[in-house]
Amino acid sequence: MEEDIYVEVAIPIAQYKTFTYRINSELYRSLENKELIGRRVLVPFRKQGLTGVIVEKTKKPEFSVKDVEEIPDKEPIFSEKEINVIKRISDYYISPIGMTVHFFIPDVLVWKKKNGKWIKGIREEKIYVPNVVSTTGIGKLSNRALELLEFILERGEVRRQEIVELGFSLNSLKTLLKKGLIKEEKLIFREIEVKERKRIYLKEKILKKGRYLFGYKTQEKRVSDYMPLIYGFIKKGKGVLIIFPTVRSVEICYGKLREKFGDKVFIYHDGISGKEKIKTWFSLRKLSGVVLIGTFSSSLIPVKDLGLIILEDEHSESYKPLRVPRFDTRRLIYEVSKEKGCSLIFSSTVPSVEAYFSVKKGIFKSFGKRKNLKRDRQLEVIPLNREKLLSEKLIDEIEKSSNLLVISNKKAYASFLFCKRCEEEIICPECEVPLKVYSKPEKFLKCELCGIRYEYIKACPTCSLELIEVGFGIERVEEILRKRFGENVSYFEEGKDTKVKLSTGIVDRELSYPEFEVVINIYPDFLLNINDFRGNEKYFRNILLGYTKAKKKYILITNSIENEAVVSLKNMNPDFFYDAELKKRQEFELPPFSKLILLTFEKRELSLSTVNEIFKNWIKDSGIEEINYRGAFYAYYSKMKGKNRIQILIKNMKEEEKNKLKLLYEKCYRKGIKLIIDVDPKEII
DNA sequence: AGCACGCCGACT
DNA sequence: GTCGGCGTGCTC
Repeated sequence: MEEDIYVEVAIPIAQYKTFTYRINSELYRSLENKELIGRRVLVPFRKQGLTGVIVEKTKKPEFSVKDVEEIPDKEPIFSEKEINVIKRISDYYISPIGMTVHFFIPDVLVWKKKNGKWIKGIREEKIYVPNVVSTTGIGKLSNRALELLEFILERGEVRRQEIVELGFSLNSLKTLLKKGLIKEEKLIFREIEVKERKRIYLKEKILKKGRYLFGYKTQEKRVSDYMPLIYGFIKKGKGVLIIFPTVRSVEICYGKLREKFGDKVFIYHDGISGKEKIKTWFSLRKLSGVVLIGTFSSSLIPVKDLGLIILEDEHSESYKPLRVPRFDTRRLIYEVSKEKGCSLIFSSTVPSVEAYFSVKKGIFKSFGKRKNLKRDRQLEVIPLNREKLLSEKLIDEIEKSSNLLVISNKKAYASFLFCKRCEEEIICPECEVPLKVYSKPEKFLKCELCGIRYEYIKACPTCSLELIEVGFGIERVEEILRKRFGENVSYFEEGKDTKVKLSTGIVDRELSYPEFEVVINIYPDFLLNINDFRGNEKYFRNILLGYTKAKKKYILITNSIENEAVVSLKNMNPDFFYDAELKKRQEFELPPFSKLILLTFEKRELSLSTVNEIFKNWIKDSGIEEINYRGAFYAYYSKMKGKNRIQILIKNMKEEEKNKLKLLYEKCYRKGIKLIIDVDPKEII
């Protein structure tokens, strides 16, 4: 008699473990393809059923287990190689394995059993749209549900995630759906136009196997440099994967590559339809010599004979998700290239300090010749006049140009409202941070942390003195420009052909922006003022990218003329900035000279002493002899949605001791404290 | 995480 | 009485 098979299955729940299931001999016999690792399985879980992925074979356990209910696919969705990478990433980032696996599965393949029926694609992004025109005559409704309905009516369409983020309960959402007041719809991006395939003669270029950093050229130029390279790989029957941080960039690059390589080019991101995702996913396992362009959710698609991975905009902050699994795409891609033995190119017009350091240390090679910036356009660095954001001279400058981009890094109208008598800002009662002033369509206040809106007020609620608006954002800049140029001002994204275009920045959006005759960058100094060790780097990237988009003249309005970033730009020498920044990072033991783990503890009424006690007990209980940490301290945002936020920063924890943090997580969980473990944090907030 | 379960207060 | 909000326990 054939024996039953036991497997470890990763299930999408926030637990640091897999679950054991049995595959009965009959089900196993019925499989045409007998590979088990990487298989999608439908398993009973509690009273319901979930989609899991087999990550290991195992022996019959002591405890009783349930049977795998179904194996729905003809073949595994991941090869062993992807599973190995997932395991390493899950370990490194102390991110529950099930959540990590499920992050990379197309949402249509995540099924769930409810009331005895399997529902397909439950994780597919849903949007909610109103089914009524107003809140009148809709019958009785709880306050919270009514508020939610009003919100959905106001916005027209709202993503599920936004609803949760704004602190509405999913119960209110359910109520509205049940009463037919709103409708659920699937979010599907528009189809992209693909131009006719041009006949283009390319000379193929062969890349020597290795890891490269491709920096300092604009993204547009890099993409055209990839063409002969891709051709070389395709001709050899090897696959190429290109990753971008945003869907927009993916779409633009897809269009460009389709023109050259036709149906050899595939696209994958969260916005394409479920059918398309599955088709792409499974066909890439079989096709040789194809190109896949996608967002980071395509990092683990099993592409046949992958020869090269390109990570575009390597510096991008969106490569680290803000929710579990909290991995970093750069590390993930590095692991994939190691596992699959393929070449790797990290690319950015202004590479991250870490990437620059990797080249210095010889871990990465420089791709192409390293050049200084070209001094082929005018550069003006002028100080900010706070009274008058745009001087007469500047207005004249704008008047002269017919094609001009104005960058103002900060959104909204003003930073906050301030009472001179009380010396107090108007703050969010839940989060205790100043409320931002917005001006469209009318003035209102909004908390940037919890997203709640408040009515605009003119007078101080305590002393009735008239409040003043402090700071400025892009809406203020727009107001000033409109006074002078009226209809000749628009936001770049609107796609209107006006004389003056406005933008909050072009980082991660390089491909969408053409070159402008003149670019004015108004006071990106805000980036320096936030509590973030990468502030300098962000500032440098911001000011340099502005320069690359200016054909004739670049005007930078800044008060940080002594900052290395500005000096570096003036000298047309990026290395000057990187070397100065690395020196600082070394001095303060910051990445890449140290490894950080940021722990954030969240709970209502949580105190520093409680966190200190829990942490110290954990050190004792888990037998850690040496640990270098700072804290506990209140987070930069010490309160969010009514919960206190306390942090501890661990430096250089031994790799083999990191898994002890799971114990701390469970300990906190039992005390009702939410612990966020962020390995290699991008910023400390 | 996500769900069932159970308690509690508000409102018919 | 019963509906919705919210805390907690548990998952092969």
